[in-house]
Amino acid sequence: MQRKTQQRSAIRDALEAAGRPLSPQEILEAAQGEVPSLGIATVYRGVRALLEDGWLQVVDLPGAPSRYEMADKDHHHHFHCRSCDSVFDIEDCPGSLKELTPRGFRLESHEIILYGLCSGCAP
Amino acid sequence: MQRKTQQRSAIRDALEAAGRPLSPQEILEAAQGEVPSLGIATVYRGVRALLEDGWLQVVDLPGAPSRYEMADKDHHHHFHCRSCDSVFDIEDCPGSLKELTPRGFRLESHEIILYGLCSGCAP
DNA sequence: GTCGTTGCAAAGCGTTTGCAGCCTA
DNA sequence: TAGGCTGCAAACGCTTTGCAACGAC
Repeated sequence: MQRKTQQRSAIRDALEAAGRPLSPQEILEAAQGEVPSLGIATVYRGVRALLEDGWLQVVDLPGAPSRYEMADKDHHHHFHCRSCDSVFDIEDCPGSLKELTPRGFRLESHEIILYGLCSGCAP
Repeated sequence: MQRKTQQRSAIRDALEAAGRPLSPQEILEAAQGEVPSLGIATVYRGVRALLEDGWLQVVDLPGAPSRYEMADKDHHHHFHCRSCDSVFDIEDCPGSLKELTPRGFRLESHEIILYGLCSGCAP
C-alpha cells in the first residue's frame, strides 16, 4: 500500500507546477524547495511508483534522459529547445502516418519531435 | 592524420553492409567477424572519428542507445521494431510541420519515429 | 623511428539497489 | 508497532579516458 509522505507530495507538486515534462534532476531541484533533504534515489523511486499508478507517463526524447509528465494528457507531441534544453507540449498531431510505413510492416504508434528555439530563447 | 587500420576498415564495412543504423554493440559484433580482437573502446573511437569526418551520422531514438548510419542519405525517418529492436529507414517525410509549432517558437528541424513490427516480426 | 591507434582496465555519469534507521498509518 | 519509505553508499550498464604496447607510414 502507498503511504502519503512529504517527499512524494513534493514530487507530485513539482510535476503539477511545471506543466511540462521534467527530468529526474529537474524534479529533484524543484522538489527540494519543499523538502531540502530529498535525495535523487527517492525521486527515481517516487517516479516509478507514480508511473505504476498511472498518474505519470514517460516522455523519452532522442539523446536525452527520460522525462515525466502527468498522464492526464491526450495524444500529443513535443518541442525540444536546443538552447535551454526544455521540453514543451505540442497540442496538434498531423494524424495518421500509415502512408510512410513500408510494405509488410505493422505500424502501432509514432512519435514526432520538433527542434528549435522556444519563445524564451528565440531572438 | 588518419591511418588506415584493420579495425577502422572493419567498422566501416560493418556499417556499409548493414544498410540500417547500428548501435556500438551491433557494430562491435559485426566487425569482430573481420577482426576478432576488436574492443568496444575502439568502436567508440572509430565511430567518433567517422562522425568528425562526416562519413557517419547519429541516429538518436527515444529511450535507445545512439545508433549510426552512413551520412550519404537524404532527409528521412526511422521505424523502430518493438520486437527485434532493429531500426529501419523510412524514405518518405510528410514535409513541413510548421503548422504544429507554437506561436513565438522557431522550428529548425524535426524527427519522426514509427513504432510497430517489422516485416520479419509481423505475424 | 615516430606517433597515431589499440586493448585493457579504470574512471565517469545517470540510474538502480541494499540496508539500517525513520515515520506513516 | 509493523512495514513501507528515506537517505546514503555501493552496484550497474554504457560510454569515455589513461596508459603502455603495437603497427602504419
